[in-house]
Amino acid sequence: MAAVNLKQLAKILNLSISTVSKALRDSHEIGDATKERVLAKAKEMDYTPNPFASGLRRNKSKTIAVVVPEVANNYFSLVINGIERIAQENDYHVLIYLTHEDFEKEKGIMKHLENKRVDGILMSVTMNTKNQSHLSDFQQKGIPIVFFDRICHEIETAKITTDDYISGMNATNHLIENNCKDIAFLSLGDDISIMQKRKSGYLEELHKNNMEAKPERVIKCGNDDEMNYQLVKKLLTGKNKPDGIFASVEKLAIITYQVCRELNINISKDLKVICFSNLETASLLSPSLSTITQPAYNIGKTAAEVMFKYLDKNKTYIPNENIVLQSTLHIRESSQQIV
Amino acid sequence: MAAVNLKQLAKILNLSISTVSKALRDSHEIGDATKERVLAKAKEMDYTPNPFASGLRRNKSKTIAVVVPEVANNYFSLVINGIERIAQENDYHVLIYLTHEDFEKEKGIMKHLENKRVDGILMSVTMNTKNQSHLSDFQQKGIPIVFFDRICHEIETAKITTDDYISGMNATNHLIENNCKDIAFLSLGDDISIMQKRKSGYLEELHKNNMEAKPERVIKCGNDDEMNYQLVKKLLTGKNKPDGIFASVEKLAIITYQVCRELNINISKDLKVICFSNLETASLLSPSLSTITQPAYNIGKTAAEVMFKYLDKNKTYIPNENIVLQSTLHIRESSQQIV
DNA sequence: AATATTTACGCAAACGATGTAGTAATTTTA
DNA sequence: TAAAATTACTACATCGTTTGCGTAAATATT
Repeated sequence: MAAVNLKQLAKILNLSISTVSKALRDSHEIGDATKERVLAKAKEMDYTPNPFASGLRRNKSKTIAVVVPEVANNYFSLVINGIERIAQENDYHVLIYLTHEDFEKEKGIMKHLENKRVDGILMSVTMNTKNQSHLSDFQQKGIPIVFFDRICHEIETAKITTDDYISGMNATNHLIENNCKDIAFLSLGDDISIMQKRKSGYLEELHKNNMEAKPERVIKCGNDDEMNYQLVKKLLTGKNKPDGIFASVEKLAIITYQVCRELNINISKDLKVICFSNLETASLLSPSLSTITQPAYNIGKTAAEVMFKYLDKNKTYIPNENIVLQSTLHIRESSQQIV
Repeated sequence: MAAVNLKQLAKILNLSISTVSKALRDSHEIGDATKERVLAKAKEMDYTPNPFASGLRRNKSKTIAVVVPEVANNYFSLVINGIERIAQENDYHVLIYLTHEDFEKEKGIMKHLENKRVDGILMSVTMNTKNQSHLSDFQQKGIPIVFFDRICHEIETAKITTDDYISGMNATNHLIENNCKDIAFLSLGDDISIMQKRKSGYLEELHKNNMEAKPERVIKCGNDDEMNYQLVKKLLTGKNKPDGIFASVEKLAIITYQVCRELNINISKDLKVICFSNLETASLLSPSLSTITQPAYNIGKTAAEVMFKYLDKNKTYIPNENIVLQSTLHIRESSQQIV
């Protein structure tokens, strides 16, 4: 009934606890015959070591934490997929924590992770993360953090990102090539790393094409979708509206579609739209949505691989390293000039 | 640097370890003045109890596991959202395990969970789960399982489902009312509970309307999307094709859309489509997709609440209980008769 | 005032696994 | 053949908390 432990196993085998323990860990101190006997009995009794006992003793949890803003989101769920895959391969367990873009919640979650519950943390900070004081102690406490996508520059560690600046330029350039004269950028917050890069790419490309970068064309959206809807609606109401929208995240493009439906704006003809997105159904939308697609699964996979590279060596300190993966541009109808 | 522990805290406070421990747990054995002193110092030193030590001692992990087929899926990610919310409220941690619809992987994961790493398990079995031998021991080992959606009838515990039978009838009836004479049902596997119920609803409704239930109209799809694509393509090729499709899961509807695009079949006019789905963009597809939408977030929330109801009382045995939540039918263009 | 009770704390034994140090018995080496 | 080395095991301390029990002092009861 209750799980069998080393003591019981040892008694049955008429061996000491340490012998059994060592036999199971294939120590050279134990004879082959004994090892076999122990292994067989352990299997028969369905013995599995108590993770708390070994965790306590060895100061290893065999667990990593993933801290992300959301999971009901194509991007993050693909990342988690990649992480979980690598974790399973390394016999690690994955704890999930959702911040819901709430800085305070993020701080609370990190507080929970301070005590070696996990061997490492993979995270993407919230859009509202203003400072890194809640993150800076982890490395020296022996808990490495690897950031992906929404990184924290100030912390010295590995960071997995995509070529957001280039992608921002490419997306903007694509809209310009399709005759957009007045492109709005829908941002998410303002403080986070990726937004700054995507926006910089957008601004740079405008500049390169001698187009004016009007501050009011950069819309700071937030976590409240109703408010975002109103912001986009306001943007697209009246006669002084943009003819192109570059949405920095998927949900803002979806909102744009919804607003256009309400306002009867013809996407593709009256308004070109492109966005960062991992939406599976992008090509089935009406019109199909042009996207910059991040290699989400690989981002997760890479972040986990980097983490395990250090955990395997028992190195808790990860030096600064910037790994940049490439996003791909998928041109579809929403951004195309009708011919 | 290293996290402070009880021993160090006790030494600084000039108290015994047990006094400090009891003070922190607000034991009545400790005087108020001492309590305050301990609490203050603990806060100052940023003390947090070692989860492995207390886990070992108290045989409580403060962790639940969520075992699901996928996470890159709107349904499951919403469920996880609901679960995580309740877990955070109860100061619990959430481990995620993905089976990728692989029965062997599911067995392996369950093997990992046998040793009280978690206090409870919330799960939806794979489409290929043939038997429950890997699940049946958990309850008596003191690890309760709560099933949601893809339940395991044979295990006595709480099960959260939706009204799949009724929904299957409603969806079918809706297609019939919209003039479908020949409706195909796209199933996922054949063994799992929800598929049987959805299919039963479909068959019952056909029967009620004196329509023939042709066995070849029930398509058994699987985990391989390329193969699913071919199955649907075959179904929709040639002249003897159905005029309605009832897809039992979201991804099969998406595949149907893709096939129709390739074969130039006009959904809504030539073929009516409806499916179970939590797709956020259902209304933005072309044509907009009619769905039966499960209350995914609430399913997760409910499953977690039931689990904690028992965990709180230290009851590891959960009696049989069927909680049925209602799905909602969202009629959109894909299933509508054009007027 | 003698006894009973309560208060406030400390001691020490768990929890289960690990790993160092120790020890007989056997084998190798000089 | 005596010393050294190896083999195959066991004993025991340890990881950090929790908790039952013990106990001295303070307080309450008769």
